[in-house]
Amino acid sequence: MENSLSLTEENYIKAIFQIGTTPESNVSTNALADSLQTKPATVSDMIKKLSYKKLIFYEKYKGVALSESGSKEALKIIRKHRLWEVFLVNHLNFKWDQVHEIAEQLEHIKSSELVNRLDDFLGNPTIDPHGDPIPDAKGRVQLGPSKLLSEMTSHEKGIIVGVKNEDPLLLQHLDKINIRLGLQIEVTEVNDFDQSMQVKLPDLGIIFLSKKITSQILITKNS
Amino acid sequence: MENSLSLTEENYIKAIFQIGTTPESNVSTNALADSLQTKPATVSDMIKKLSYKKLIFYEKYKGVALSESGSKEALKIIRKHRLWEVFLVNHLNFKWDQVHEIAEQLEHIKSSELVNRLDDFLGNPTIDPHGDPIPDAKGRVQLGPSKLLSEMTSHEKGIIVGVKNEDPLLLQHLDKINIRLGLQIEVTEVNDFDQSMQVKLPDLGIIFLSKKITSQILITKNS
DNA sequence: ATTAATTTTTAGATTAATCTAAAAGTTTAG
DNA sequence: CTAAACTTTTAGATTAATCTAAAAATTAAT
Repeated sequence: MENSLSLTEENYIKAIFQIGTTPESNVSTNALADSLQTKPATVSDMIKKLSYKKLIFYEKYKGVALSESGSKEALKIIRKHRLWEVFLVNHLNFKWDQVHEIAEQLEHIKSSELVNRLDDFLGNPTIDPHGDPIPDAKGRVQLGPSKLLSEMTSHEKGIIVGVKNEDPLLLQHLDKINIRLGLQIEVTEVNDFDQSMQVKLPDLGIIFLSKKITSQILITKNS
Repeated sequence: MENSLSLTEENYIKAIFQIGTTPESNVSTNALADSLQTKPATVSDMIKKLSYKKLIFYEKYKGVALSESGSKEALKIIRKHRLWEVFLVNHLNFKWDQVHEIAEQLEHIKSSELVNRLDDFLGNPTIDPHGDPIPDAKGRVQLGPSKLLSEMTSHEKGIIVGVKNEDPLLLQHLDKINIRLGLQIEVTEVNDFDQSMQVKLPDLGIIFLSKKITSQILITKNS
């Protein structure tokens, strides 16, 4: 029962999970190669290996999807990644734009005892510093319904609940313009030409946001 | 300046540091193979690589010793190992016999920012849960003078300040007989034949300890 | 529906870390 | 001081993860 995945295997499983499969389309070799900064030939080889280990479903030229056990592994890794991010921000005073890279390493530490104790130590948080939901010990995720700010129309209101992307440059920019999770936001104007927006934030008044930014910000769906 | 060591290289550097060199004798290929649970031929190869990178001094058939930069690397790894052990014991409620293996993984996480913030979070501890000194950010270690319990003679007193070895079985045994760091100890009798001892501990009265155990326990040298 | 473009796979090498077996060097014991 | 014992190194393979180049399959375009 030498069950444990290599670091590389874990990264493939996570990437497949994050690119995401839909009933219609599996994850393609090229998409994986892009995401993992490697070459399609390399991906092709690794796919065979993961398929042999029954972590993914695979048919030649048809792309891949995670199996039950593959999903379980992915959720375990994501759980660790997000819990460590909470630790780094809440207890070591890192900023939300500084934690992704470190969590990329910490997510591979193997010890379920450690993860579960860390979870308790942190107070069993349900979201990470970017608003992403943290799977529980059994791999269950509870994600509140959300939509992109870019999908909202004039006069709609909501609360900022997450950021789609952990790019430090995006996060630093949001810091600079004082956008953070939990803020109430109201769309005051949408420009048809470039989909840029004007939005109202408490205290900060009205600010201008490009489509590039509004398409990264998640807002509560209800209300 | 691709400076960063591989996991394997780090493990070699740490093992060389821990086996320890004296002016008279370097660390031998076989000793390293033993310590790293690998074969002498493998060690021989890796030695060439580390030597090429100027992390160790090496002459064929003469064993190795760490260079200045090698020692620095070793101390960085040991600092991380011991700080994480403090975290695991003090904040996640692990026992001292459960943390070594997890710290063996955590010690390889690369981010000096992380280590230094962890150090501050922990209150800049100077010893780990086994009494081993924690190097500071500059690699300086302050170790109080100590000796082995097995080197003491009848009627000598001292305070238990450390355990030489992190073997869980040893540590669990010490737990069972209520021996822990900080206790005052007095040697009441030494048996010449097998070097076993009787010692007096506060509250616990007099207990019997085999040489195998007394040779793993560190006692203050002064007083 | 062919052809062109794109995607994916295969074939064949490469690198790091490892191994076994054998050769070479060093130490130790009579 | 030689010969046996031990240690260390070399030689040659192996495995995992990667690459480039080329072949095969699929998809898209005229």
